[in-house]
Amino acid sequence: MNAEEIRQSLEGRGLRCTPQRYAVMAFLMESNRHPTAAEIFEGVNHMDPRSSRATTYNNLRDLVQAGLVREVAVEGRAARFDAKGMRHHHFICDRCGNVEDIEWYNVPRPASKSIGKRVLRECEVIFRGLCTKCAPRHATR
Amino acid sequence: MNAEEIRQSLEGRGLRCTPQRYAVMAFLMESNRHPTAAEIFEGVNHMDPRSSRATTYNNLRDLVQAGLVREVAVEGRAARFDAKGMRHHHFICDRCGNVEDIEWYNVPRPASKSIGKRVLRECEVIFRGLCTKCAPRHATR
DNA sequence: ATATCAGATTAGATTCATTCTAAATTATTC
DNA sequence: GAATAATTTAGAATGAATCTAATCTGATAT
Repeated sequence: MNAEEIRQSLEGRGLRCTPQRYAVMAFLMESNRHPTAAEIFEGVNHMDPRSSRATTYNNLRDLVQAGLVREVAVEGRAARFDAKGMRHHHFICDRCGNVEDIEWYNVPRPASKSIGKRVLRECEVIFRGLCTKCAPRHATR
Repeated sequence: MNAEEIRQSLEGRGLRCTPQRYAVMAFLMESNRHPTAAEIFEGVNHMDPRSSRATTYNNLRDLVQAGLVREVAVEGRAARFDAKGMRHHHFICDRCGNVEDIEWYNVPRPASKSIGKRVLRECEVIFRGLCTKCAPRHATR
């Protein structure tokens, strides 16, 4: 997604494409990691020192509500964010807490009796274990 | 798990079975919901008004480290907790944010090339959609 | 080009969630 | 009962996120 696509996706959802909002979106789209709001603010503020922490939070909230960004479900104090591009699962390292993308694949749905009358929209898998940095060299699998 | 089992599981992990710690553990074990630390503190403090918020937080941290309690991966500001009993998946409602247990079933592991050299310990599924309270009466499935 | 309006930004204050601190208490062991 | 170490306490402190009122800025109309 390039600059024009970002603009179109923002305006298509009734959001103005301000430099600050664009910067948040661009930061997330080129980030493979799942940054916290503070990390996003630091990255955005590095390029434009006048930009405000509250603006970054406001923009994140608006982008999540607009469906362009998602908050990643992870444990820990700070929320983490992800631009909604290709769907993917997540891998969370038990040791260092790092969150990585894992290629999407459809998981089988659970038995109907488990789901009951709920309306299922998505099944996301959270994998846990040790990431490549934290795994021992000769891992048994 | 009854009182004696709680005591044994605490002491088996080098933790004293204090009334406050027992109360946190018991609260989580009889709670089907996934309470926040504040909700746990309120419940525990209701029964023993002298108990301290810091104690509840300290005990939650110790219980998580001891492997008796787990922090549930959800979005939002406050962490949520779950006693580790039977393994289960979670369902998060898009509308009300409620977190419910879904019976465990093993999901197929992803392709080896997706996982690479990571060491996989667990695959938890997060289901999202509308819970039974929020779903329309005649839901299409 | 100017005026108007509504969305957005700003900077610091405020709130919420969680952790820290030092003193006191309590459970365990001898 | 004494000693020791774990734990609790109550409030302070910190980190994360939100609020506020004033100001700025982009879009639109003229």
